[in-house]
Amino acid sequence: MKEKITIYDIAAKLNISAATVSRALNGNTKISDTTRKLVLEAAENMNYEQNKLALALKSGKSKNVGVIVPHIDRSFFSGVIRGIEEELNSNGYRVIICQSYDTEEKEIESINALLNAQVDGILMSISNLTSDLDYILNKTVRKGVPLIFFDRKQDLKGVSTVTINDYEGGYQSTQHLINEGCKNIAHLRGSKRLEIYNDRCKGYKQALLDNGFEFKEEYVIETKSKIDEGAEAVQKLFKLPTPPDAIFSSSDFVALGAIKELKKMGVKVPEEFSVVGFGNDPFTQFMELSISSVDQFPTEMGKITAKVFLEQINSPGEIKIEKKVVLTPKLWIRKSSTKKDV
Amino acid sequence: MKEKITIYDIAAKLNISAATVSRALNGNTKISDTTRKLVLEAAENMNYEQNKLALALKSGKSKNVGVIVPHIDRSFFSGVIRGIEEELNSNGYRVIICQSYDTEEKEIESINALLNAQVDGILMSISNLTSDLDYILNKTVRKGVPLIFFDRKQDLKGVSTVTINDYEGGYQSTQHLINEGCKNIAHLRGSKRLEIYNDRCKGYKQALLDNGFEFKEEYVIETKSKIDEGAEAVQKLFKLPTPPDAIFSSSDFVALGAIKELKKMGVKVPEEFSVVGFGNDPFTQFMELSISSVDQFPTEMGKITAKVFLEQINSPGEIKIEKKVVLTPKLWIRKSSTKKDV
DNA sequence: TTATTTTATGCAATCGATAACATTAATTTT
DNA sequence: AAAATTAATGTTATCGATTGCATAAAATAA
Repeated sequence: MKEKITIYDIAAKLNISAATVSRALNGNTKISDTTRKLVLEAAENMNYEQNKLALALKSGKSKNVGVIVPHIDRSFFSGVIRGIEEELNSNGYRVIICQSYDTEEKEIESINALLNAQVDGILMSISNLTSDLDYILNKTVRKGVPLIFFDRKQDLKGVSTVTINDYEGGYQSTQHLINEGCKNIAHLRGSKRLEIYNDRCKGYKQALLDNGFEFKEEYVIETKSKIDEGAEAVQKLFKLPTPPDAIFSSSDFVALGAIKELKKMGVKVPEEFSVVGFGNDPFTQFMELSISSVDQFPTEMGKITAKVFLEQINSPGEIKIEKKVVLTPKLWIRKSSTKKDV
Repeated sequence: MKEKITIYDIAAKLNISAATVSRALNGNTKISDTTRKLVLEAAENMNYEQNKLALALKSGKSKNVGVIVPHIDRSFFSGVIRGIEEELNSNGYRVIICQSYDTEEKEIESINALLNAQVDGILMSISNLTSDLDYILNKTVRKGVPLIFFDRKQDLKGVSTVTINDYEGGYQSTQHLINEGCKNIAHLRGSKRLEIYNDRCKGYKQALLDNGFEFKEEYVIETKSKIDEGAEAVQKLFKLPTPPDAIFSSSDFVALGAIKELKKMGVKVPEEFSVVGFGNDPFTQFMELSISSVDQFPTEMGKITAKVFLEQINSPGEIKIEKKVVLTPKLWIRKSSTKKDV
């Protein structure tokens, strides 16, 4: 009742060799129709199921792909994973999940574990504390294991990346706020160690400059994407000689915290103050005061990341040129930044 | 540069047998300190890394666990997965994710794929279309692969389950609404095929009866946990001769849809109408009109599910008695159901 | 000093599937 | 009908690690 059927069992039953069974099951042409039928029938009857582990060991391909994200229970990342899973599953790959908790230690631990498990590739969003990328490279790309970054990338030789155009997202958001008539736009940014936040900030700055606005250092505050920090940032901003009248936040959560604080302070959003977030987290549209936000299309990003991986793994030859896919973000304009009715 | 180091490479270098290398690496006692040191040193120098695939094939344990959820990008499920991952990772297991999309077809496909991949166990929340549970049982438990249901369970011989007390959640929510002075409480429930929704409904009914209220069939509407259905349900309810003055919803999304519709209709929440949701989705607390909701503690549920699995897999002997863990839910009382200020 | 036990190591099989090579049987060519 | 192909199947090694059994060497007992 418990024993598992192998090709040897089938071979024994039919008095043929395991090799023949294997050939029959794999549609090899060098086999007679008679035996093929016999084998297929026996396999069916005996409930044979291929042991992928044995296949993996033999072929050197586990058909498993590792995915590392800071936290899986963040809507953006779970959306990406959804996309990855959808795309890879239909291509015969399984997805192994690891969380880095935004620490380099866990990240390296995960990479090692995944490599030991012989994954065929690693798709990841780096933690904002990652410093030793060379270590990761040595373990993966240089040993022939495809590595692909999504969203939180870093430009490395041999590493393909899939991101959205964060610069564009920052630019658009800021331009939108300017169009709405805002005069003093602050920016709540994320860690300086991550490209995505640097790019969003650059977009913000350029939009200001292109419109003849001044870029003020004191209007840019670094946060860790927590709600509370949005509130704190607002406090800080309102202590300035000229408080801003708008915020472009690199995080929806921070935007939310800011809005709550503004409300508490009696500042009316969007009449007196406009806010735009980033990420298009589901909650942004649920609020009565819905929050404008930049959509990063997580599921699409996941699918494309998976596709880039598949392309890479299926490309013959050794010379793999890294691919840099940049998706276009979309700003959803909602109530939090619209003085006139939408 | 690309070749992977095996114990044979180490053995060759040291002029000893692979068996000895294996013993040295595994801390076997039957080995001299000299050779052990030599091996460990060589392994270090040569950057040896164990191939878990080979180990898995040999031992019959892949150290991989499959997790099947309807959708990974739903906050409840991603929370559970987070908990599972945390608990299992620190025990040397990897987590393979599959989505059933709430279809039986995908569910069965996933189970087969996971079993082929030789996972050591399967943790799942069944889809609301699952009918052929016997098929699943035959593939797993009866062949010795532990199967554990979390949240969306079904009582089966040999299958452990981890759930919250849905009855209690339904009872508490309804009692709370009664305490708030609501007289006609409707219930927006989920699929009748899932125990969780039946239990929540039972709790709702019992609370009504215990308080001398009448249970009315027409006050119970089945939904699929979509926002729109909350709005539709409200429409229906207000066409009744006696429209309700409160809703206990089995889903936060449906509750949200209901609240939005009520607002559109000019019904004041919570003054004239109270709403309680289920799931404690993050957005419920972000809303200006925060939504009361029942917390299912997803991460804890995930951790406990993982623990139950570990217990089971580590328990010696064949007789595995199924374990039924029931967590206690917590009703977070927020604005949507509080007439007096909180 | 010889017999016995202990310690350290090697040999070979195993997990399940695949594939290069070898071999037999069947078919075609001349 | 003999020679040359071709088709179908078997043999065996392999992927990398573990382990029961055998064996040689060293240590202890008699």
